[in-house]
Amino acid sequence: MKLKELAEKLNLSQTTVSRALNGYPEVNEATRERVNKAALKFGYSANANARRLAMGRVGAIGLVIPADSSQRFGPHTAEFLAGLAERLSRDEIDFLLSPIVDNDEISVYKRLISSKRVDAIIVSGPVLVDERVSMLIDANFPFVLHGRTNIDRPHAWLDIDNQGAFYQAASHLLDLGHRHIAMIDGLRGFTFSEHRELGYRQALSERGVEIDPRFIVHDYFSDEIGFRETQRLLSCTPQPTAIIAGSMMTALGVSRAVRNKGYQLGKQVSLITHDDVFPYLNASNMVPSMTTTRSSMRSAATRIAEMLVRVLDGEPVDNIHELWPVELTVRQSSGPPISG
Amino acid sequence: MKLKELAEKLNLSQTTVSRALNGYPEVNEATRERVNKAALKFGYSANANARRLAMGRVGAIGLVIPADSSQRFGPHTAEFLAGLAERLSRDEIDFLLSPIVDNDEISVYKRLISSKRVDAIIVSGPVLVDERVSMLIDANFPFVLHGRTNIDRPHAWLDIDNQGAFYQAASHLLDLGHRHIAMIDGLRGFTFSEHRELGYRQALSERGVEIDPRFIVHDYFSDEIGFRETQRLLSCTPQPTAIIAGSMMTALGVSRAVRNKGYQLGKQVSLITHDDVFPYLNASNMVPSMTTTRSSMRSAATRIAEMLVRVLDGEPVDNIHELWPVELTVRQSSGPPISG
DNA sequence: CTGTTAGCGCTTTCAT
DNA sequence: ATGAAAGCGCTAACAG
Repeated sequence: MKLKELAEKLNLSQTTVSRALNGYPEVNEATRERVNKAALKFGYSANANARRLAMGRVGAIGLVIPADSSQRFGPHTAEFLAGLAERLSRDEIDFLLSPIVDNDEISVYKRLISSKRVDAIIVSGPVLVDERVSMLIDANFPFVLHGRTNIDRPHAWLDIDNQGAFYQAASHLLDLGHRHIAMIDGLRGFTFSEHRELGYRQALSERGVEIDPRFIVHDYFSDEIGFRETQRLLSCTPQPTAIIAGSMMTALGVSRAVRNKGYQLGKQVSLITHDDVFPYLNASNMVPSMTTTRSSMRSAATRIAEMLVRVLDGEPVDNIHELWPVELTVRQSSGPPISG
Repeated sequence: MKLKELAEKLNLSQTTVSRALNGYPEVNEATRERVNKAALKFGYSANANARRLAMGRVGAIGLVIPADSSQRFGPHTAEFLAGLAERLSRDEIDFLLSPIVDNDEISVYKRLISSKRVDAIIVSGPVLVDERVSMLIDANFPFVLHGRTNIDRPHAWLDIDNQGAFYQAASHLLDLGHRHIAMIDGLRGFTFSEHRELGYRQALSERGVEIDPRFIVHDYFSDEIGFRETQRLLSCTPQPTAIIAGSMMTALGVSRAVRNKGYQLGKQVSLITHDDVFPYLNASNMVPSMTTTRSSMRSAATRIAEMLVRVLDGEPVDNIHELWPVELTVRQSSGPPISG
């Protein structure tokens, strides 16, 4: 069923039917009602492509995702998508996931823009100087960045205080008396990862604690890495008495390695985890319950979606940025150091 | 930059330029090269909406996802999307995630179809008699079902042998001598969940083991449910000596509850988990390593994407269905029962 | 091999 | 308050 047919059935012009359907004010209310009823009855719904071609607006936002089986597409991404969906569905905005082809990420963004398939883009996982961001600014294409990058031109972003998170975690451990503290975080190069390391270093430096490079790990977020690296760390001399884990997945591996060695969390080894709030994996339910720095991926995504709508409504982007604090929740997995 | 302008710059007709760009054979190779170079130079890329409007084909497939903060959008979905991306990127097919609005799932599907935004749809999480499937068949719209439903009309699907999985798991436990076996699986109503219960019941019945309804749990896949339900189960009389968990998340909770009670996995309580293969959470790395029924969500998705391409190429759907076996891998978390 | 000419289905001036 | 007609940017017959 197309507009023309619907119009014929109603003995109206396409124009009027279109206007009625799209809520234009100049339509007689009686007519509008008649049209709406008919549309419903015949299951009419506008051809999105024609509509967009005519309007130049799309009703979808784009998201570029890794296509390989890398670990970059994990539970974090899932939470993120869920958060976006939650907000965007209100405005009937869909999202288009474009896999990266040929490992050429930037050109996927370019195609996405020039092919006019999306009204705006969400950029995730920025690195310190992110060329995607400068490209999008150059192209004057609407976007919101999830995270931060060192590019000093106005753009919309939302980030959590990663530096503060690890600073708090490390400081808490230092307060407890720990002097050998390790961190196992995400891949190097990503802003969040660098910021976290910064926070960690800052806390240690402030107390005059020397930084042992063997105690700083950057890798994928996974159970396995957490396990392996913890085993390695626990065979170092001196041994770390505390570990900060960058994700819940990592933390699961850390816990396992600690248990495996006959140690207890919160005793021989303290553990603080950054928790992105997974509905299916809850830090407070663990045994022992886990001390965390906590920040919800899902809420961040929902908020980002909101910011995106504002950007699309033409609000100037220099006002659109938020830095979310991260809250340290002390539970049982962290305690004063005891000699192993 | 639009086609017309590009054509003018080249002193060619739009048609020729279009043909050159789209790889039509009748174009002179020299011309084609000239066109391609110019396109690259000016950063031309066709307006997708115009293209689709003209061709009636979209180059995108649709996926309907829950928009609420339900647990339905979890790590399984993430793996699934990653698998799709892997395959679809080869054909430059994007996917459109449409959140469910107003809890009216079926109308989201209808809109997706009539608005011509996607060429095909992937349907996930079928229930025993799934109205989405019958609707799509009625509408004659291309789709592939991930899972199965009791609708006896030809359609493409891929499912894993959920019944076999739980049958194998239960049989293995029975072989080991267990007589009190519990299962904690996904929500009731979903086909996979019902099939799994069927397999479980079948195995127990075959050995003349009575089925205790308290030992059958259906709920979300989460750490917390696993923990709570295991605590409940371990306070039953008689106690189950073995548990089959429907997902890794559940199993994490089960393990925790078992440890917490001073029991060991594979001793007082055996555990078999269905593992969808998460890159960040590996059954064989656990301590004790976990006995699993194993089936990769990601590979299934990749395969489904492939089937979808075949459907779109017009292959008759009655030939397009696959039932994947599920393989039991015995590791350390399952052993003969010992008295608690 | 290249060009001319119609559409694809909708929105939007501009009239009335 | 309604309609006629002109695009939106592209592809696909049909000619040559």
